[in-house]
Amino acid sequence: MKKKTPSGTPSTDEEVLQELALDYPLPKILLEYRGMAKLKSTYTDKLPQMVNSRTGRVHTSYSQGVAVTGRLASSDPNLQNIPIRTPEGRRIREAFIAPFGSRIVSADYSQIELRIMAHLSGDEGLLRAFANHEDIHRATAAEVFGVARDAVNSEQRRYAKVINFGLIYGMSAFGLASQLNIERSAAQQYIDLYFARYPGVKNYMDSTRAQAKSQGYVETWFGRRLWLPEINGANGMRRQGAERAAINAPMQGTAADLIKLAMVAVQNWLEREQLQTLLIMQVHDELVLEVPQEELALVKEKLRDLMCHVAELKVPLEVGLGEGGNWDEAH
DNA sequence: TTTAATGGCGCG
DNA sequence: AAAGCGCGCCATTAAA
Repeated sequence: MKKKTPSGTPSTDEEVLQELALDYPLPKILLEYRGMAKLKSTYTDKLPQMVNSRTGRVHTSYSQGVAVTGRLASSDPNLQNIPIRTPEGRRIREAFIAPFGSRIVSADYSQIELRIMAHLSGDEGLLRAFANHEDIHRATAAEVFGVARDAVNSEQRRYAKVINFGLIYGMSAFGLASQLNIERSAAQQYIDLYFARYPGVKNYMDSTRAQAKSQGYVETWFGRRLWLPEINGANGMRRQGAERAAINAPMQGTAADLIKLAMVAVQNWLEREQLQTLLIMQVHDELVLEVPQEELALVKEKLRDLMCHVAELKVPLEVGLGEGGNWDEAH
């Protein structure tokens, strides 16, 4: 048995099935079935039923007070989990189209949580990398593996990417080891090396944990708090969960604060200028707009400007802009 | 028929 | 003993 679920039964999740697929033919078939069944039940069967008969569109609902980090949550239908990672899934995203005469514009913040980690920690190396508009995973790989940036190979960059994301989530050496399929001691060495190269991040992580334990909450850059009642609790598993949440919440939460400020700025500008462009969706670090052809150039330019300068952090904010006849093309 | 728990998986 | 944050929704199962 590879792994158990929280209730103690054998897990059959994707990770387990991928492993079993090395030895048996069935798991691969089951994975393919699961993938297709997911797309059919959640998206292709469901979304057409949710088209509003008056407007001919699907309309999501956004909740302000659900996610503890301050993110919005989308439901009925959830438009924040429309597939994008596989070719089959992307075909569902292609169904989100602009009306005749308009285009879909997508604007997403680049590496927003890592930039916030740089800002909150004040780490000089990380700040410098973003100031110089570097590929952050490549820069991290160069530091951790001790090579020049243009000597970083694809595996080293992949490792660095997993480390960077892991840091944001409060991942342990155990988690990093299983993610990279390496020894735990090797994973610990990478983490030690990372913190040696980015001491400001190390210091930030330590003080965030300490603050959570002494005050019982952590804050975003704008001062919004997440209370962590279990941070000093007796239940070890829950306490460790609270510690990871304490690490993650300031970064995820500050990102949520920033994009909400951006949404207000964008909508205010559209109204002030009496434009026909519509802000139609938010997906955590991305805004999606429906833009008439004649407003395209103006909106794309101003959108980037508003999003980049919604707050002045110690790092530049960068925005990726895409445009297309449908949501998939806009990426 | 509804509600709740569970396992699983789509997204950032 | 677990081990990576935040969501919503699906099918299944059991119970109300």
